[in-house]
Amino acid sequence: MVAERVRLIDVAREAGTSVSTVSRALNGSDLISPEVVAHVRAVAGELGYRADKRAQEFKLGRPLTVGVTVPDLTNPFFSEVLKGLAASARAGGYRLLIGESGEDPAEELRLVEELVDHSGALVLCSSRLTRSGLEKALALPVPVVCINRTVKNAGAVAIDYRAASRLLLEHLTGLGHRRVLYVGGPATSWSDGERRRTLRRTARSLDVTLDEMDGGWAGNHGYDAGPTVLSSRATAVITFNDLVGVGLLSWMHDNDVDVPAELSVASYDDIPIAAYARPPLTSLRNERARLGELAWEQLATRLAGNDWPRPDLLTPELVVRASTGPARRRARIRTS
Amino acid sequence: MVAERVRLIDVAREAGTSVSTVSRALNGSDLISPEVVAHVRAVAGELGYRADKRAQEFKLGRPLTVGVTVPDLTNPFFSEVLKGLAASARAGGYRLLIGESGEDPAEELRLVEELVDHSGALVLCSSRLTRSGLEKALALPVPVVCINRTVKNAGAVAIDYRAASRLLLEHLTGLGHRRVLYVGGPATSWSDGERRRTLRRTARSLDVTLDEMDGGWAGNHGYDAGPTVLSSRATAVITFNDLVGVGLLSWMHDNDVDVPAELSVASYDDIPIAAYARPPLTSLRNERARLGELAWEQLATRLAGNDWPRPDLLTPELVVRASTGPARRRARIRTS
DNA sequence: GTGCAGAGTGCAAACGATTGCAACCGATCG
DNA sequence: CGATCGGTTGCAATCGTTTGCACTCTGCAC
Repeated sequence: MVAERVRLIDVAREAGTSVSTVSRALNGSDLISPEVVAHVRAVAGELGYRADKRAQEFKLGRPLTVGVTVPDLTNPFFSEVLKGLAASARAGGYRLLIGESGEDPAEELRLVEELVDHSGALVLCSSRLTRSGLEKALALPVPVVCINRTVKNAGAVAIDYRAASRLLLEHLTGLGHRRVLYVGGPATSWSDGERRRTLRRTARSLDVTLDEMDGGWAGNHGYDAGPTVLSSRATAVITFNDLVGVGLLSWMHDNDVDVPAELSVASYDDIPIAAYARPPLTSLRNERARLGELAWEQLATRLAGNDWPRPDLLTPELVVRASTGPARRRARIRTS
Repeated sequence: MVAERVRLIDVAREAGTSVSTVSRALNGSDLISPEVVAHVRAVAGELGYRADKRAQEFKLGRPLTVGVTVPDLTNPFFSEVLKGLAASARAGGYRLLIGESGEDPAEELRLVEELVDHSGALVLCSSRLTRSGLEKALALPVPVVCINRTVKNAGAVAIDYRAASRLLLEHLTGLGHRRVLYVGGPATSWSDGERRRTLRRTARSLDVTLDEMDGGWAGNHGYDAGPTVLSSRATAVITFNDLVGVGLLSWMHDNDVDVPAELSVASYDDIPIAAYARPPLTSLRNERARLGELAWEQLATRLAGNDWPRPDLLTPELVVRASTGPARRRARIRTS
């Protein structure tokens, strides 16, 4: 079934004209007679001509492809960012070359180096790159946008974690919680750092005691954190993301801990599954697809030859569900 | 920060040799002296030369890119297929150009036509194309592999739904269920058709009454199906996929229906969240990443000039969790 | 009838890399 | 000492497309 490619020259021969004429006819140049255009178009259609985009991009010198890296394709947060980015880029005539780093900084750097050879621009989504790796990436001869990682001399789109953390903590203090535990994410994650930083700062200003522990990004990290969480003195827990949150809820369920009566759980991201957890998880909704769209807008501005726009900050919205409730009055009696 | 590209000729000039020599040195040809290779490599490194892959692919004439379509990037099933595919393709020196059709056959066709111009091969993941659309795609001048949709004259990798449906139904009949309701997926989905077909056939052989209703692919579709499911006479439900299953469980929880005492729920796919639903969802585990890998293997065989290998069929494995249990003895008393 | 404008067309040179072929080198052999 | 040979290197063609420029041709004005 694999047919031979039809080239411009084949169309020209068949139409009895030159390649330049065919090219112009197909690309809609104005200095060419309408009849010829019609004829060439007809012949091209008949022969099933499709321009060799590789030759085209090569000749034109400007790649119509955007390279994107994400830490983990299976994380709904990233999928949705990609969704928004893909749609916008496509509307702008660009395509997406997607690479997954597997949460590994070294692998991400390799990926970046490879993608850049094929792309006219890069989008690093929640980059796990080290400081020096990031500098290397920014020194590449293409524009780079970072999603969820602010950086100089590049495009930047991020979630406003300062506002996010404030929303979460104010909600919890409003319910009477004075001691909160944060179950962290991957150490290489910039956004985990931001969550911690802003939580600490806000906790101080709200007179809340903030404990922290290390965690991860997936359901099992939350499940495994169960015992430690239960033995802590906190009455409320904030998890790095919903996957971790749902995993934690699941452990609590298996161990007969009543959420939210005994412990409140809240999280970042509000992925669809958060609403279907039992109890449904209180979480911070962010417009992830919008994040991708904004990244594209920044890139488009830059590709048009302008300077980088100011970083975009997206303010999340707290979705209160049944996993958070009033703080229990007395210290927990049960032991793990 | 956007530097000027260094070309082969720049390296040649700097190294005091010709472009051919540089090319050969960099590509490891054997008819060139080791000292020159070392020197050229050094100069290239110094200048920060990176080959223009567009020019390279153009010249070599064989695209090193695989175009992939998926109905929905945010569905974990597809993300994991992509993960496996991306890893294998990358190992084989190929990159992935990914497009999302949004579950829309017309959009998928547009996507395919666009991707093919940039790719040397196509992978259609759970294609929603119409019969004629699919024929159009297969007529394109590149090899095509279909994941989860069998087709002639193309590569094919799919899940063995016959075995899958049998595992599910045998599990349920083993628990005493004689009447089962299937909550279906998108009408455009080939795999929904397969699930229905094999369920019907197996139900007949096991003497089980199978009811069917239309559903969808996401959590809300399952949640919305709640009332209809409850009012049916079935003692067990099989849902199109886990997202639908989790949504349904969630409705049951909200409406105080005890799963599995009053109703058993089982599903296809076993995405990670299935284990964290309450009750954890009985589901059919399939090696999704393997699906992607096998698709690549088929493609690699074909790209190497051989015929298409036989279609690969992946047999799933039933993971029994707490959402399925013995059928209740008496008819349901409660009304919706 | 010659000149000239302007529209329409074709020729040929790019883009950056790879690669067949010819040219060159010093050394070895007859 | 010249021919030959193996090992290196450079020249130039090539991939499919776009596009600047030169050219042809028609029609109109003088």
